[in-house]
Amino acid sequence: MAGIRDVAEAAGVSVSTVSQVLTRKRPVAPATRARVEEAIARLGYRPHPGASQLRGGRTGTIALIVPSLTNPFYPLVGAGMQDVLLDRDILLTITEVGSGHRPGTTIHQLMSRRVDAMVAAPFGLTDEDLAALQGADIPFVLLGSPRGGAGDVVHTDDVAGSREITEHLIERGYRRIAFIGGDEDATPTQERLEGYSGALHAAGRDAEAADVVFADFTRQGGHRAASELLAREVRPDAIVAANDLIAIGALDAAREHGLSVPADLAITGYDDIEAASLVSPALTTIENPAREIGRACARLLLERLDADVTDVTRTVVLSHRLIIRESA
Amino acid sequence: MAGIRDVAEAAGVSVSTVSQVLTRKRPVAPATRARVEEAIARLGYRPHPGASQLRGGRTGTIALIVPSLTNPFYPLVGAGMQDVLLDRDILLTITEVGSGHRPGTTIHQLMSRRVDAMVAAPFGLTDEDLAALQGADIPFVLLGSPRGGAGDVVHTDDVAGSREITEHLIERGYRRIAFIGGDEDATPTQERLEGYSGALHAAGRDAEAADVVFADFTRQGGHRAASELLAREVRPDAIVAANDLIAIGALDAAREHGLSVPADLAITGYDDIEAASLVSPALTTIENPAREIGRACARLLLERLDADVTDVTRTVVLSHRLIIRESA
DNA sequence: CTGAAAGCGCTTACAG
DNA sequence: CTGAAAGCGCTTACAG
Repeated sequence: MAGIRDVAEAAGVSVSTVSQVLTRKRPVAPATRARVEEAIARLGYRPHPGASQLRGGRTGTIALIVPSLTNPFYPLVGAGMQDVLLDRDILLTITEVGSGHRPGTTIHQLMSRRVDAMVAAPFGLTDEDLAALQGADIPFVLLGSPRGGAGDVVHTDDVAGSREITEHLIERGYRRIAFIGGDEDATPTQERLEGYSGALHAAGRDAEAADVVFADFTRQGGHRAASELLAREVRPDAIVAANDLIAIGALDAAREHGLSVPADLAITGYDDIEAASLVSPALTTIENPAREIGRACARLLLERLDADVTDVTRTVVLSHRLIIRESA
Repeated sequence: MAGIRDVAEAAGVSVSTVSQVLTRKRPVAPATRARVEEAIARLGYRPHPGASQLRGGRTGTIALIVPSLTNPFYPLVGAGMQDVLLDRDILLTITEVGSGHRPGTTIHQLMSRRVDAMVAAPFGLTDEDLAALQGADIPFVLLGSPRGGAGDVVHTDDVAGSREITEHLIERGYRRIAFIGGDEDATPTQERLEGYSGALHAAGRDAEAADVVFADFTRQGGHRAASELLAREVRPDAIVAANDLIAIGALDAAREHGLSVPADLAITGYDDIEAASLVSPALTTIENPAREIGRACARLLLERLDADVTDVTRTVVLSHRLIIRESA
């Protein structure tokens, strides 16, 4: 494997000059540059990432930290990031940090030395984790609502989205509208709950505490929570689920209870993952543009890495959209 | 940020000794080890991955290279790997290498220096890419059929799976059974095609060339290919799709043509991704145990990293299973 | 515009 | 069982 020294020798220049050609951190005479580039190509030279990193250079890697690989929303965000990273010879790394996996801090300390920049979904991370991430002093995008502090943010307006879908239910005449959240302390749960409560409140009815239950953001969680709701003496005629996976689980439960959707029970989702249009009845949901979110994150990061932006913190809010299908 | 020198000082030992405690490559007196470990904990020391890597150590990272992040099969494989990697403080990195993205060789040269081991789906990679991967001289698992050479392999018997599902169609009395492949040169396409042809042949009828078409492994690809098939003068009464995504696209096409599934047209998938049970009618398909595949890959890799295995090449074949639902 | 030299934080012979 | 020293392959002052 050719090293920088081999290249320098082949091009008849010093090691420093080769490095300058690579990092573009100071001017190099065009003729010299050409000779070096030729040598690099001829020898198939590739910088050793560990060495550059050690000496203070970059790793050429950007990380995406997600709470789940099984929720297709997150891989799609990754695909969006790839869309913009591909031209730049930057590697995207996706890591799952499930709640209760390994101590968050550990992984973030690791990450902070292996990557040039990262985007993380805050959900599942503790405040300390977040502080560590932000303290890592590398470009950083938060995927989701701003939560205490620094860093760029890309998100959609979950409160508004949830309000809209709840209003849709109210307009359709549903009387007793329940809410199934994901993990209770997760920001998406909180915000979507807020939108739901807000819509009810604006319609002159208040959310009954009993009508709000929490699960986790999975199909199984939704199934469990919906089953509980449907087993009650007086049961809801509509369910606002905090994401599509939960809604699909609720659909499972409705089927088991012999309920027809949306006649006996309306169910709405959130995110519009591909499965939302595949289930029967197809889900009425809020489109959460995962791929676009990924693209926006990557662009923000690149701008920081290119030092086009320095101090200002940017918040990008992408639009959501109510998608009315069959389930409500 | 504390370095190894700080730890050595705090524990009153030499830098080498701290390193030995960390790498466990030579014995350390229990008392010394305890002092060092205490110092590490107290200072919150974490080895700098770049430095270890440079000096010949490991990066503590394992890579999973997949052709697509939007096909949920691959993220699930990643989740399976996480299942076994979590206890070991090893980072999993998932990278998408779409066909026609960047030159495969580039990414593999990169990967080969950033990770301790990797598993790659061969599909989308050229022979040179594979050779580079295998030449990288790090533990390596191929996700899918053995293809020219070295390295451990984890796969399912796609030929058999495809044969079984085609036989199922034959038994149900379908007369003209077409096949929609993914990318034509991809191994899964070839093997599933082989199973399909084999089943027809065994039943005394041979696959007509016209009944075999190729798309890519996406819903859109399946939709396009199925539309073509269904627009013909004499059209198939059954379609064997090379994966679930293609089958779902075929379902879309059938709906557009006003065809009832499975009465007018049977459709089968492959993989049993979650969406397979969500579509209507639910897909008859072959279960391809993605999560288990991921687990097996990770175990194989760890055994090599732990030097429990050295020379022998292992091939793990996981069982598949015909799942009969509504679509065929 | 270019080069010689120091040093990033580790691991690993080498010596005891 | 432990330590002193060399060196992995780069980048970056420093000097010209």
